[in-house]
Amino acid sequence: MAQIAERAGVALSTVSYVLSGKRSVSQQMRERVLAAIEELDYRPHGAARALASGASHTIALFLPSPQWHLVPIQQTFIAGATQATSASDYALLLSTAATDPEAITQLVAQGRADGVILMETLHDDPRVERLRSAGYPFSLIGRTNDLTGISFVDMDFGGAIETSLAQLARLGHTCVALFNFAPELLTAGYTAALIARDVFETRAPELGIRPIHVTSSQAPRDAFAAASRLLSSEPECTAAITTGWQFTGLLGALRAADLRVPDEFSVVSVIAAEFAEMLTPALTGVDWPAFEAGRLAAEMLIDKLTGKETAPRQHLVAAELVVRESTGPAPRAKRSTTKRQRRRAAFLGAR
Amino acid sequence: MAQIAERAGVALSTVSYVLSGKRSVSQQMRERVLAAIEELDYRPHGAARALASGASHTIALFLPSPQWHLVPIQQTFIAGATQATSASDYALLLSTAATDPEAITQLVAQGRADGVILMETLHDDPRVERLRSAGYPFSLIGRTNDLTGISFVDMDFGGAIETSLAQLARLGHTCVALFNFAPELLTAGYTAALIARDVFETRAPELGIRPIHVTSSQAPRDAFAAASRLLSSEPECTAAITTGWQFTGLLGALRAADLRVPDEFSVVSVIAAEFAEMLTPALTGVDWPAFEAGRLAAEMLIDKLTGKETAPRQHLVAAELVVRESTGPAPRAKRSTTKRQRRRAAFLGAR
DNA sequence: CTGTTAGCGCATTCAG
DNA sequence: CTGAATGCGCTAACAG
Repeated sequence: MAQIAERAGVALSTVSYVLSGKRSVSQQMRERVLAAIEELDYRPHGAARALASGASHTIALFLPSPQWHLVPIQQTFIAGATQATSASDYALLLSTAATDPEAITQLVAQGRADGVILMETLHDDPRVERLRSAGYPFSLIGRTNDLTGISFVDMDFGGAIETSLAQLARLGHTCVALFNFAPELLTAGYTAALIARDVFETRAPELGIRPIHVTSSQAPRDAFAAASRLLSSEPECTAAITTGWQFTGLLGALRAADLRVPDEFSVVSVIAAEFAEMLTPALTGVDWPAFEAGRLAAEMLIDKLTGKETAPRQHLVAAELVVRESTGPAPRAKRSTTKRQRRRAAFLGAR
Repeated sequence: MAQIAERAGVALSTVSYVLSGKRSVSQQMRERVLAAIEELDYRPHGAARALASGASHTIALFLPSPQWHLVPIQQTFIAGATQATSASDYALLLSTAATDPEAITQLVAQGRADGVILMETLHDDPRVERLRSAGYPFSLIGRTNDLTGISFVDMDFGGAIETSLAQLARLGHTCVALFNFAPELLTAGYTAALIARDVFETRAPELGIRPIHVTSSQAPRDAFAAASRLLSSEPECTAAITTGWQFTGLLGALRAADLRVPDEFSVVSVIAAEFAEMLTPALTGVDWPAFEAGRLAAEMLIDKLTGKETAPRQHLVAAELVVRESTGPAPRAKRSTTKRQRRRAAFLGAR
């Protein structure tokens, strides 16, 4: 920077002000400075800038669980967040260790990041408490108990369940299962899982549907086992909603039980649009605009950091039910228990 | 830091050396310093450290194409890289703008990152040239023309194609199509695509197989169109290998043409294990350990940065052919052209 | 093994 | 509107 100043024949500070624009500089000087910058191929040093200004121009995103790579939808958040940060000339720092509030605040305390994006939020989330009490800026992909003063973006999970239930009711189903997230997540108080359960259990009866609440991880193995149990113990159940990738295991179990989709059993799933596209056969389900959500969460945080935020922004992303050809909910077909199916059920039950 | 030096009754530098371990410190002093750090809840400032030491302790990963979020396999790299960086107490910076060599070197020039991981490498990659000539440390997920002195991790794409071909030959197929990456990628010189084509076209004849090289993006729409064209113009073709997610469109086209998998048509696909698991029905294919690859690429780069590297490490990840139940290659069934199928073919050809 | 000191590259205050 | 001076918090010589 000193070299530039010398070459342009101005003071060091003038170069700084040309770069930051925090003070008006005469046209002549500015041009001379910019020319010198060009000629010497000068690049301001990030760390020095961060040290002097006290801001790292970086936001951090914490990946959820250790096995998070099994949950593709969340990866799409990252894509969205990356786009937003790059567009705003911010940097995006990725980190693991999501559950430890200490590790999270430390990043900001160390000056490595100016703010944080959290995902997989809990109803009572210690990380949120910690960030709030430390006064560190953050935004959420998800919701918590107390949302006062918090900027978040979340999918309208309740609405998605309602829409799905309504669709299934319209088709004549009278007993529907919800494949909710893993039991550990419910126990931990994962907000999305709680909302799904509540809406499911209160809304279903109003639609004349008997609700069966099932919890299962998104791993095909788990969902397969849970689905097998359900199919043998609840022959009345003719449809299911899954909160995520549990449908893979479910579809496997349905095949094993000789139940055809959608003729004999309807499946609706909540999933990111990008992945829904990839599936064969196409799946009827609720599209979760994960990329958008990631983008929004990052933008909200950056707005807060740059002081562009007036009030907390709270985005509830509406989910859209997309009925696709192959596995869409079908006109209700009472599950006929053929000999073959009964044998199958007995086999499953005996294991 | 001055405060804890004072509180511990030692010099400022001693605190620094306790923290960095770059000089041996007596047990007594160390304990006093650590105690003071604990009591005052002190955290070293990242930017200051970076400025003084000249190293940001950060590595950057560039996301590929703008629509990269459509290619889930690459997202798994990120998960792996994140784990490795977090484990080594490094930070992972995510950024877009992968094709611009200028933007990439700039990050290092600005001191925001100490090194770079590139993916989607080209046969002649300007980014690699730039990084090499600038002397910036980097590692690749993928390969380039000239690999001297370069650390990379890549899947053995050639081996994967060979294995797949051998399997199909064993089943009796005599005409196989390769759904390679999009034509633009081949034109650009995307290494993986070039290797796939070369191995496919040289190896197939040796196995008594007529090779048909098809290029298609991984988008279901594109692959569907390409597959439809293939099915109507090449009735002898009874199997296909896809380099990625083209199988979704392909399976759709097969269904539309009334060809059952695997009885009438065999499909083998190269895909990350995590996603293969998610599919219903399960797909026979080559598992690409993307998480491992991302982890390795990050580790190699960090080793290089910390001087732990003696010679460039070059990892060719072996691909494993996993034959899964539902869509595995089937005993060869000559494609019988029933009336229905011919009608279908005519319909497709006429569009 | 420990203490002293001079910067790292920039932002910013203050005097002109 | 401009320029000189100070310090952000830490590392790494150098000197004991």
